[in-house]
Amino acid sequence: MSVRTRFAPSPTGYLHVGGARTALFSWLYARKMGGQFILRIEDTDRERSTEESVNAILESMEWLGLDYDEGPFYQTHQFARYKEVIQQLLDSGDAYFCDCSRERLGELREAQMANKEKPRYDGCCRDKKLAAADNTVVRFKNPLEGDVVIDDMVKGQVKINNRELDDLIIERSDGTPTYNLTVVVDDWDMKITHVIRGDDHLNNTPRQINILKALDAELPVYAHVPMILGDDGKRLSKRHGAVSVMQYKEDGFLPEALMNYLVRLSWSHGDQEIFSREEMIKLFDAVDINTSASAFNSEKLLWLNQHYIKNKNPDVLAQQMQNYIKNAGYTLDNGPDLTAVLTVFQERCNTLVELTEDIRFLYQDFDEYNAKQAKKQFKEATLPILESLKQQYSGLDNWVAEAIHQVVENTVNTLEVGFGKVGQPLRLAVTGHGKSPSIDVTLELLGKEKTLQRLEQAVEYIKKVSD
RNA sequence: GUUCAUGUAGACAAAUAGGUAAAAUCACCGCCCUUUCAAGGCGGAACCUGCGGGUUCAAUUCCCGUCAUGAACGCCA
Repeated sequence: MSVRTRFAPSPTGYLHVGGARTALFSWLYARKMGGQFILRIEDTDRERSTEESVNAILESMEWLGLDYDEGPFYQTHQFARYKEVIQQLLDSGDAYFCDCSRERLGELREAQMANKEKPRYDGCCRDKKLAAADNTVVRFKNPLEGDVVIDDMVKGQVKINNRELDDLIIERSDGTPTYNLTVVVDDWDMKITHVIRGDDHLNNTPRQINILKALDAELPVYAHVPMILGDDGKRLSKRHGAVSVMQYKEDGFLPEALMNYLVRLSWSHGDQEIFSREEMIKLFDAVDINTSASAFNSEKLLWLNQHYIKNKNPDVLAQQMQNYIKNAGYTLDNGPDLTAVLTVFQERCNTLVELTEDIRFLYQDFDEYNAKQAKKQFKEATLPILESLKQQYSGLDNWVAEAIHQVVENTVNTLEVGFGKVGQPLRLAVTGHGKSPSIDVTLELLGKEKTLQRLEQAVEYIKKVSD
């Protein structure tokens, strides 16, 4: 039988990196096994579910390239089916109506807690054979004895005694089904063979297995993957900065870098750190997922992002840069060819946003210099150097790197100064900061006209500051 | 509180079926390269495997206890 996995987020917010990693593992397993990956939106919490969140999840998955073969399915469209299954359980005697008030339940819980017991429903209505009424809920009749055994692909064998479980509610008094019932029904109906999800669900699994057994349904294989924590070891939350997948896109990360980073959390393949999409699929196996939670480390993500930007085809990169440049508020008009620029700039940045700022000076004039750099490089003594450069460059017709370099070389020799004394002020004069590829190719890209103009601007600036 | 899960350097993580001075990678430090910023090369520091017992000739790997963290115990998912 073909493998079928699913990702089942509830649309109560954006897709965060933890959810994305769970989706990734689930997707990888399906792809590796040549099976199907299904997307199911668990939107039965009507209070908190929003369409906006659904869209955010869909958009995030598309950006990451986590394509699904079926879905998205919505649980809110399946209410009739849940009703049907609940009725089936009622008919078979595996479920019953309960009219215990919330007050009674509350008191029961408090008494149990005070008694240092695990709070559980006491089965008050279990054998009352109550009929449906306005205020009744339906409870699942959990077995009283015996162990539930989970053969988890990542956690190994986990055994839980039925005495730890109680008769959970599967239908609320308003007639809607609860989570543990809906997952079971959907996974069953969708013929999910491998339930790959966060290990925060491990405790729910025995209940779900019991329902599945009552339904005489075949059990799926479970794989409970560890959580991702924030870099402080605490649970991931908004205060950890960019935890939303789309935020990483905005911040200039490449989807392949994020995917590569996420796949290495709780999973490894020997020494290998870099995995293409194809390699992940080929090498991934759920049994190689380790059992412990991991912390999200932004610095390593940055390193991977740099790696992927550095090795990206400049033409493709140029395409991707369009939006970032637009957002940065400048245009490519009257500037050098972007692909040519990226070819020499792409290896010296961590993110696309950073890259966008690095190349800005080629397309947009500026009137301020990096203060620290200006203080260091723009001294009175540099005036003659810049003026000499300006003069030589204005007479240079063959505007190519080699010739440009020759001018710097001449200046170094005739003025008898070090290379740094010429190159650095020159770089600052044309870029406004001090970060660029070698100065000759930088100037070639900038063009003669702008170079002269910026040299003039720098000379004026130094004169003004020196006064 | 009860139950379940987890605990190897700052982070990620490896260590054939227990095997004998605990890999790799990111970060950090130093050196080389260098026209800035990077990249790259070389080297270094850092864990005695949460802690305490036990089994064994030998334990990160098995067992018990303990501590810490997380999860479940909801008419949330």
